[in-house]
Amino acid sequence: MRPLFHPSIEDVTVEAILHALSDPVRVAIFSQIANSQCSQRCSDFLTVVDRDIPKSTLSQHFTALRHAGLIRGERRGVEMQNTSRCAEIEHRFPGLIKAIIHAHKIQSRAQRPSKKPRSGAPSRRSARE
Amino acid sequence: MRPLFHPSIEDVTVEAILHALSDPVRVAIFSQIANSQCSQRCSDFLTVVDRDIPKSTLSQHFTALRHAGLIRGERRGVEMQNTSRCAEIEHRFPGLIKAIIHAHKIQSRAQRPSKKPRSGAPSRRSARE
DNA sequence: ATCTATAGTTCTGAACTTACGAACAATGGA
DNA sequence: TCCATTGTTCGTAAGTTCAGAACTATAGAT
Repeated sequence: MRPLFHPSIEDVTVEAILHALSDPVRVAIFSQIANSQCSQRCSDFLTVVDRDIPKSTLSQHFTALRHAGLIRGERRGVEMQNTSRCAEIEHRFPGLIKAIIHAHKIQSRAQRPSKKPRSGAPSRRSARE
Repeated sequence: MRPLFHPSIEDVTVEAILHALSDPVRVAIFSQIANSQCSQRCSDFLTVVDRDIPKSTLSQHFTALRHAGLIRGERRGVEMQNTSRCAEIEHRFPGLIKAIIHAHKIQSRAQRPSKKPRSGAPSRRSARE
């Protein structure tokens, strides 16, 4: 099995971080990993933001988060231990993660009762000019 | 000509903001608009981050920034006056824009002499696992 | 040792997004 | 009226994402 790729902290870019966190499923996953003290398995997120995520898709999301430098993954037997790289990122880009997670909390608090229309990169083509 | 669409501030989402700013051309445009006191024309950005952007592409970038709620555009005769919506966004998501722009400065300072490999949403498929 | 269940990954095609050239529309000035 | 300038739209090629099916790796049971 291929070893897991993790960028070294100097290779982590703001663009990659923002891109990774511009998806509602991925921010949800990341926030929970960042919040919890202990590491989390991938399959803990088969249901997230009120919908079921197919596991192949989940796997891609975790790869995206890893490649963006947001989380660290370690295989432990049959499962995966995911931990956040918040501390490193905070050192390189002070305040960034905190601001994003905070903004997210504000937003989900506000929209609690409504249903979300679709994804993070909203279909621009559908609602024109 | 179609009137310009601007989301009202409550409809602005973190996801859309992050997505819009996960592109190096768009952050560059947005930072400059946010920094300058006076409004900026689209065509002031035909060259940005050391490359020439075709104007059809530029137009799409401005549309993306507008739809994300990051800028406001107003047609003035043949040209467009673009201003940032920082104040409104700061009110809704305190600290978010500041942290992102700051992180960006840190990054471009560090990578000044090297050339950037590619775009914000990095070709994941090319550098695997 | 083999079988089985579980956790994640890879492959593949369809759907969606993005970039950019070419043609277009709107405005202001000669 | 004609022309230059600024920005938009359209069409197509390239790239990205999603999700089902098939697969791999490990742990535990028999």
